[in-house]
Amino acid sequence: MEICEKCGSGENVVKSGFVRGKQRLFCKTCGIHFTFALPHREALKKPHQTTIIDIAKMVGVSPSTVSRALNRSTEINPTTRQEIIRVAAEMDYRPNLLAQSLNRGETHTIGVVIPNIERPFFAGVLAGIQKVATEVGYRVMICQSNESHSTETLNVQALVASRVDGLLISHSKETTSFEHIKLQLKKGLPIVHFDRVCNEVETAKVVEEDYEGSFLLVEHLIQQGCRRIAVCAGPRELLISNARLEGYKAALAKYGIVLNEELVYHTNFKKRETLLALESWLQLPQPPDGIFAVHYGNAIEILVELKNRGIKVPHEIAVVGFGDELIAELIEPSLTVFHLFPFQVGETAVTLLIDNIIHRDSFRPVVQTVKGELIIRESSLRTKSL
Amino acid sequence: MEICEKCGSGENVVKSGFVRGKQRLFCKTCGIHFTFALPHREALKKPHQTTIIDIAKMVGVSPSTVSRALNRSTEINPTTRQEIIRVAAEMDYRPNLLAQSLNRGETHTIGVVIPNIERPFFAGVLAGIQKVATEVGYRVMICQSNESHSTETLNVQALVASRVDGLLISHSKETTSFEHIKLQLKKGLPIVHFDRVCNEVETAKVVEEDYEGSFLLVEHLIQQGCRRIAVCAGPRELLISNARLEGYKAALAKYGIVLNEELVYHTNFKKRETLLALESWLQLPQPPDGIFAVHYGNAIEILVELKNRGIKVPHEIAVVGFGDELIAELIEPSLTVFHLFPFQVGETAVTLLIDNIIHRDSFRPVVQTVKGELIIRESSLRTKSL
DNA sequence: ATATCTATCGGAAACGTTTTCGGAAACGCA
DNA sequence: TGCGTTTCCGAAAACGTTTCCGATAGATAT
Repeated sequence: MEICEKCGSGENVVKSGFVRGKQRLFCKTCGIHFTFALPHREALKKPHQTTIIDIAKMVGVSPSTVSRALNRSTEINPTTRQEIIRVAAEMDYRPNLLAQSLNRGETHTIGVVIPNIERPFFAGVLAGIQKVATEVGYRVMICQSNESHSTETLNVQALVASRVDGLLISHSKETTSFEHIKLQLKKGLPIVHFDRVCNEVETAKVVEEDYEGSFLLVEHLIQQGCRRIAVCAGPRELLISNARLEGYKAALAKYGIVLNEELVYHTNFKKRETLLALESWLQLPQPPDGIFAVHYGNAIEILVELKNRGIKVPHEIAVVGFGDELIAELIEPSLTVFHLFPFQVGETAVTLLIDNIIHRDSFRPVVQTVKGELIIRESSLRTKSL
Repeated sequence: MEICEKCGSGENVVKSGFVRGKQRLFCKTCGIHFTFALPHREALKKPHQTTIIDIAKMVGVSPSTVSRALNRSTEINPTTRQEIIRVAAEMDYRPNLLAQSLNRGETHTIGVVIPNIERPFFAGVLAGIQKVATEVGYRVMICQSNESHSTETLNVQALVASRVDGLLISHSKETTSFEHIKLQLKKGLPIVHFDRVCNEVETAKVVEEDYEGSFLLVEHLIQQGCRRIAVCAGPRELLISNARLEGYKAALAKYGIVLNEELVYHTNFKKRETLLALESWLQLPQPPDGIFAVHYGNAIEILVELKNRGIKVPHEIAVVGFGDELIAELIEPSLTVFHLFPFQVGETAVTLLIDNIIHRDSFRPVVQTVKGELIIRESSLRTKSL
């Protein structure tokens, strides 16, 4: 009853089991098996996107010629190119970036790993990255580590799996081992660090004036008459925190003030710890007359708590912080800060990275510093005139 | 001197021009041209990534079997699978997502278009999107329109070119024509709107309680004794602004307060315009005793300006706003707001989208509302007890 | 013993592009 | 006229994966 595809007759056709739910037949004449295939994949296909082959057929040339016409290759007759470009536009051709990337081995995509997109600093960095990336035709893929080392590692793996051409990363607070970075670096992936950098690996880095900014802030406090300056430092593991702590120490040293360990408190930037630090300082027989927070958020928390306790800022205790935001300007008293420029950090980081991607071998790992700016406001101004 | 590849002898070999910088030869015996090709593409190839073919060779099976073993297909012997998985792990195999996507016709990537990543609301939405997207194995590609319609269109095109599986979009202020959306929708791309949605197209949408929130805020002002309530509205084109304006009108109507057009001012959310609005109100013979800003940022600006002018908040003029942030809590007087939950907006939007992607045909365009919360603070509290 | 079935696998096409390399014709110069 | 040259184009391989379809061997049913 069933007819063999080859011999045309169905005399010697017998059943031969099921395969994938379909009846299988065997023609003893031809000695072959066969099933009746349905074009099912065809059916649920998406609407057809015009490809280079469609254009080739339409114009009457080969796909290679179309490709040559679309990328500005020299090996093509200007007349042919004109025609191909015309037809391509007419058919609304959009190159399939996946196929392109697969063939060329590059995706024109860069990966970004940041601790948290909701922190205004990183949002600013991202904006800077996006701006120059799109300008030069790169796409951006963003991941958040949420301050977790394991998530960070997974992020890196995911981005590598997506075959990004390069990586921009600011490490999580937790991260103290950098094997995931070293591994990719060894495989030849261009990587650029920013903000929370890592000195263990040879990558280009974009940093802020952590040392200089701290120095200026603390020097300013001293000039305002503070002598017992407490510091709300960050995690010991974070390079950036240490740099800021060093700036603090250097400023004290310059003015001959001895470092009092009781006034140095390492936190993980969480509010609870900040308040603990403050509490411990206020319990001292001689409380501080100035507080330097290496993170503006903690400075704000301190400001609010001091206000709640009725302690006068800046006359009893002056407060300064690192980093800036609208809130620092609007809070009362307004906060003296060392202002950072996150947008610029992003811009320089991605510029470095793309440079690294393009000049893969000749590229040298440089360290670039984005300058900041000391902004003096009420929280530290004890003298009316500056 | 040169030897033909085919006949082996070089007797009848003559030069035959240059091609791509290399000497071309012609063997008259064999009648063929040839050049001496250098393996140059080989040379600058990146370090080899293990592929499915490497594993196949190692195990001694075909690539299709390896593929079957790695994806949990049923048509494979458990023993073979074990072995293949073992070898794959040993060789540190990572599937090439580009090849996978090209073949399967899906990228497991969703595109997001937002006006500005630096606005805390959108950063929050992004965080929500990222969370659930990564949970279900989707990647996220983010673009900013910077409140420009043309950039938004380019963003959509770029994401489509990257073959995202779906699109999440909140429109720019400028956007009043939605052809770019309709086009992609017609091509079958799943799209979900959030926050700044668009009613012209049949997509799933995630909105906030714009109407309800406004109503509650204005009702609260009325209950606090305000009778001349001004509203700092958004652009007329923005649906979300209109919804908030409607809530305002409804609250007035409920309490029998006639709408005074002088007290309605449409801005584009920029500070300059906000101050212009405020100026115009204060010039009135009867200035307002309450101000409702549909965007918390403008409420802050108004608060600051009133303070500068020595006008007492809330007793001379009460101020309330839409949307929330840390700054609303910390500013003095602290700001009464209708609190939004951006993270939840992101979560629901991406959940809807992925549902849309998976159940492409059966999916119905629903509208989901993320509830907000009225938070009463000093800027509107005229009576001590609530 | 024969006919059918099941489990498992290989070959090859397909996804859409780029690039290599050779062929053919036209061209330039002696 | 004849040799070398240039220009332009096509065929085919390559990128790495999935999936279709057929092919076996052994198991089971008749």
